Amino acid sequence: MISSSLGTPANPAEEKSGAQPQPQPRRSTLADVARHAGVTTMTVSRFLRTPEQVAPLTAQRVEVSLKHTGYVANKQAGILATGHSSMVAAIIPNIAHSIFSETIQGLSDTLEAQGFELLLASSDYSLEREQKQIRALLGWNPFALVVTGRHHTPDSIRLLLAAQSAGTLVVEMWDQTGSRPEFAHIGFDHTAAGALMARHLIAQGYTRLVYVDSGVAEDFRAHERGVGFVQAAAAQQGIKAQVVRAGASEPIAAGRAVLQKLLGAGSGKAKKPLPQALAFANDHLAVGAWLQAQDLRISVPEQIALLGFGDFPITGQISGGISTIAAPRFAIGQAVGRWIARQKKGAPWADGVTASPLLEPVLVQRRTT
Amino acid sequence: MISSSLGTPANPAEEKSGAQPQPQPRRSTLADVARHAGVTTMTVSRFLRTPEQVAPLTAQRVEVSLKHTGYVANKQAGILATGHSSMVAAIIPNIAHSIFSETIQGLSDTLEAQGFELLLASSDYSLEREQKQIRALLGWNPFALVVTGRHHTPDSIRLLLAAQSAGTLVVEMWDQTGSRPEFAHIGFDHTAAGALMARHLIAQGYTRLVYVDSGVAEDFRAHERGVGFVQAAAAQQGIKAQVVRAGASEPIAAGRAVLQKLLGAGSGKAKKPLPQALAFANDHLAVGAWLQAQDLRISVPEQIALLGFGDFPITGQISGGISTIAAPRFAIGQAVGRWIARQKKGAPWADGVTASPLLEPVLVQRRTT
DNA sequence: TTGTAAGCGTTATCAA
DNA sequence: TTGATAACGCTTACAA
Repeated sequence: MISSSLGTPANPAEEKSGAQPQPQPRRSTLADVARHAGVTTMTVSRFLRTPEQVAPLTAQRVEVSLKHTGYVANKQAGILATGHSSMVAAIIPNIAHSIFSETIQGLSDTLEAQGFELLLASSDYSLEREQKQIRALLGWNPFALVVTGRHHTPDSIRLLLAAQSAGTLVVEMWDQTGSRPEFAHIGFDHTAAGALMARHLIAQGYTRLVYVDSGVAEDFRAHERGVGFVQAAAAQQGIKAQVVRAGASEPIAAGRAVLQKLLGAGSGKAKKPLPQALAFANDHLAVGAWLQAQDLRISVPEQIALLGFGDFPITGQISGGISTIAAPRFAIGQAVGRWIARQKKGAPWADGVTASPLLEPVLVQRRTT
Repeated sequence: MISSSLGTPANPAEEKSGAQPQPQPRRSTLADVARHAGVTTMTVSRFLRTPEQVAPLTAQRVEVSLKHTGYVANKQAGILATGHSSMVAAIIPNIAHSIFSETIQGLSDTLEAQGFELLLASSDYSLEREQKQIRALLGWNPFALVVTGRHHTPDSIRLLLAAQSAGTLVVEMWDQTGSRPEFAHIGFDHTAAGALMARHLIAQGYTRLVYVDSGVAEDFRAHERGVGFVQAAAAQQGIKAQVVRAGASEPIAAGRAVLQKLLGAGSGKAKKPLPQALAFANDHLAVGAWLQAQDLRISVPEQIALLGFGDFPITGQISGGISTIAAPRFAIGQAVGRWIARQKKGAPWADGVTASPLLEPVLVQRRTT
C-alpha cells in the first residue's frame, strides 16, 4: 500500500495557487545563524569546529541561534571549501548476497564509528556497470573508493589509478592481488582457498571430486577457487577432479539441481562412477544439495560428501552441520574500514603489509565431509 | 591478508624526500579542460550538459581535452551551484538481514537506473543512532531521505519535518502509517499481517497458538505483528494465543531454542498443554524451529505447525516447504525508488495515494501448517 | 555561439 | 576574540 495523502507538500508548485505567497522555507545556512546571533558566519563556523576559540558569551548566543534555526551544515559546501571529504564509496557485486551484505555491514559499522559516510553501489556482477559506477562515485571526491575484487575493465583501472594518484584511497577487497599490486587490497587468495577445499576432501579419503562452480558468470572469485581446487587435486596421485557449473537460478534451488544432475549422470546406460565428494562455490549451493540428498535418502557423507564455502549461519544449524570454509565476510569489511580510518590519521600508506590471520579462510569440518 | 606494499603512494608526504618536487597531481577541473581546449569553462560546461549549443568544431576540441585530462565532474560543486542533488539517503536497521538487504537492492537498482546515487546508513535497530544518522545524512542535502518504519525519536521527527518542508522528500518504508501520516510511506500494515497469520492458523483448525516475537528489542514491526496476531486470535471463540520472545542470538539458533523451550514447558510436573501452532517473527526463526523438530523427530505440522514470515528462499527449498507470509522485501525498495523518481519528474506529491496490491503480504501455504 | 560576472555555503588566511 | 576577503568548482543569467 502506497500512500502519501497528507503532510506538507514538498514542492511549492503544488501549493494552492490562491494561498499566501508564503516563501518556501529554505534550509538555514551559516548566514542565517550568524544573523540571528548577531555575529558573522566565521564566528559560527568557528564555534562549530573549534569552540574553544570563541568567547563563552558569544558561544552561548551562537548555540541558541543554532538551535533556533535548526541548522544542519551543508556538506557539499564544506567539502568544496576544505577539499576533504568524509565519504567512502564502495562497489559490491550484489547487496542481497549475504556474503557481501555482511561485508558492507562490517564496513559501515567501522566507518560510521570514525565519522565517515558510505556511498554504496552494486554492480550486479557486471564489469561494465562497475566502470560506470566508478566514474559516478569518483565525482563525489570520496576519501576512499572500495571496489570488490581485482578484475576491472581497462578503463576502470585507468580511472582508479588517476584517482589514486590524485589522493583518493583505492582499496580492492575480497581478493588477494598478485605480487605487484596497483592498489591496496584486503582479502585472501581464492586459489589457495580452493586448494584448501580439495586437500581437505583428499585427506578424508575421497578420490573422485567435483567442484560445483557458481552459476554467475562474473563471479571470478568462485571460478578461481575452482582453479585452485583442480590444481591441488591434480598434484596428488589417483585423484580425479572435475568442475561443473551450477545454474544461474536461486542458489539453494541450483544446489538441489546440481546434485540431482550428478546422480542422474551416474545411472542409466553409460554409467559413470559417481563423485564421492562435492565442493561448492558457496554455502547456499551446498545447502541445496544437502536438502536434495535428504529428500532422496542419500546418506551424507557416506554416499556423498558435501563441502560448502562461506560459513553462512545455516550451515552450522542444519543437523550435524555442513562442513565449510569460513570466509571472513564481516571481518573484511571491518578491516577495510579500519585501514581507511588509519590512513586518515596519517598512517603511512604502506603500513598494511602485515598479514592478518583473521582474514585467512579456515576449514570448518562438521558432519558432511 | 592485508597488503599494500606497492603502487603509487597516495600521500605526497610519503614520497622519498630527495625526489623531484613533482607536484601532487590534482584532479582536473573544468578550468583544466577549458585551458587545454582553448575555451572558457562555460563552453566545456555547456558541452557536458547541452552539447547541441556548442559549435561542432569547438565540441570536437572540447571532447579531446576531456579525454586528455581525464576529467570527472565534481559533484559537490555541481550541487552547490544548482541546488539539485541526485543523491538519495537511506537508513535501514541492518544491512546484513536479508530482509533489508533485498529492499536496498531493489532501491539501489531502481535509483541507479534513474541516475540517483545511494547513501546508506544502518541504525542497528537503534533510534538514537537513527537520529544521528538523519542529521548526518541531511547534511548532504539529499534529494530524498528514506527511513525504515514510523518509530523515531521526537528530535528525529523534527529534523525530518524541517527537511521535508525545505524540499527534501521524506519516505518511511516498510510500514503503513496511521490515518494522518506526516510523511510519505511505502509498506504495509504489520498488525494486519499478524492477524493474517493468526487467521490462517485458526482456519487450519489449530486452537492453541503462539507468536514467537523477534528477540531484537527495537524490531517494532515484528512486535506489531504479534499484537495483530493476538488480537485476531482473541476475536475468535475458543482460541488461546500467547506471545513468547525469541533470544537475541543468531535467529536460526534462536528458533531452535524456542521450540526446545516450549516443548520443555509442556513436559515435567506442571505439564501445560503444548501449543499446536507457532507463528514466527521471521523465517529464520521458523527454519530453526523446523530443524529442531526434525532432530527431535517431531512431525510437522501434525504435532506442531510452523508459520514463518518473509518468504526467504530457504523456506521454499526445505522439503515440502515452510509455510510463510511473503513480504515484499524487494518490491518495497523498488516502489520507493520509483516513487522518488516520479517526484523528480514533477509528479504531484500526493500521487501515491494508490494502493498497490504488490506490496500486500500474502500467505504462502506449504507443508508446515 | 561564446564569454563575463555573480553566486551557491562553507572554510583558510590574514588583519583588526 | 572576531571579522573581512578570497577561495573551492561549478552553473545560472545575461551580455557580446
